[in-house]
Amino acid sequence: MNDMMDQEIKGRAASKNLAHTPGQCPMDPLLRAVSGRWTLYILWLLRSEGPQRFGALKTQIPGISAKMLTERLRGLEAAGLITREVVPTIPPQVTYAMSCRGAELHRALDGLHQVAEKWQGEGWTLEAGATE
Amino acid sequence: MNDMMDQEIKGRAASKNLAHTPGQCPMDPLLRAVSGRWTLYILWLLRSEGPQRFGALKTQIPGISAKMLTERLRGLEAAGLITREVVPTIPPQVTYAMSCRGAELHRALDGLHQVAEKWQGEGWTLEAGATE
DNA sequence: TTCCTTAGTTACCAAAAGGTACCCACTTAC
DNA sequence: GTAAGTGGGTACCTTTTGGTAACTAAGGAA
Repeated sequence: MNDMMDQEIKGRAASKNLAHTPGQCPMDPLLRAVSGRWTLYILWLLRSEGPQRFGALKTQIPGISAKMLTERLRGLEAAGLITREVVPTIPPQVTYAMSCRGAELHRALDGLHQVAEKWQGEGWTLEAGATE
Repeated sequence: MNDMMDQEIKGRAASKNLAHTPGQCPMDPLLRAVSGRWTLYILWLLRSEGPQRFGALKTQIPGISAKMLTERLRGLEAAGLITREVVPTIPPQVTYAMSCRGAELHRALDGLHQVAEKWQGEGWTLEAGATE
């Protein structure tokens, strides 16, 4: 039965049923790429502010360390969601931007942002401990 | 100057500029609530499959342990994104569902899912190490 | 009588995440 | 002569995360 369903689902993928034979849900790799601690935040900055240099990102993400930022950026680059452009001047100059693939997340990011603004307006916050 | 901007921004929040005096970006609390390891996955299951019992969730999320699942569910509940309904029969029966607030994420989740399906169709995957 | 069920909780332990400090390169400014 | 500035890399050390195993409760089945 599962074999038959797999065939069927390929085309319509999860319109009502799961499209994931465990580990095959299309959401899995995407969420895996995006669920890191600051990852979505970085993507959102690049989406809303345009290409940014390393230092600018670090400034705009309050609590992050250089090590973390580097790590996340490397991860996003490896996932193909952002690009890294180096101008090898003497103080180096490295700019990050959404890649073409990353740009396909714009709608989803905007959707999140819209909700975020609404909830902020409603005074919604996490009392410490949620998901922490 | 920052004080004045704070006043201005409250109403229009990040239409083009950042609305985040560091730590005040509306995206921050939302992303914080949602960026845990399995969190978005759980939300997506509840969105696409409807209310689910603990055991059903555990089955559908391949590598997760009971401890992790409990922890994430508690976090989402604390954040007000899901509800927890207990029927205190002798083998207990606990059902989780999106809360009203959580339901506001539907559009964003659907957006992510749409992208996820597209990328799956294109054969996109993370070669190990990305964001890990 | 003993086991199985569900949805956890707790204690214990290993592994990973993440912070801090220190290093580099080269040019300019003091 | 030396400090600053950019975008990191590396080592060291602590904190957090997450897995595993054992325990719980009330009743029904074997």
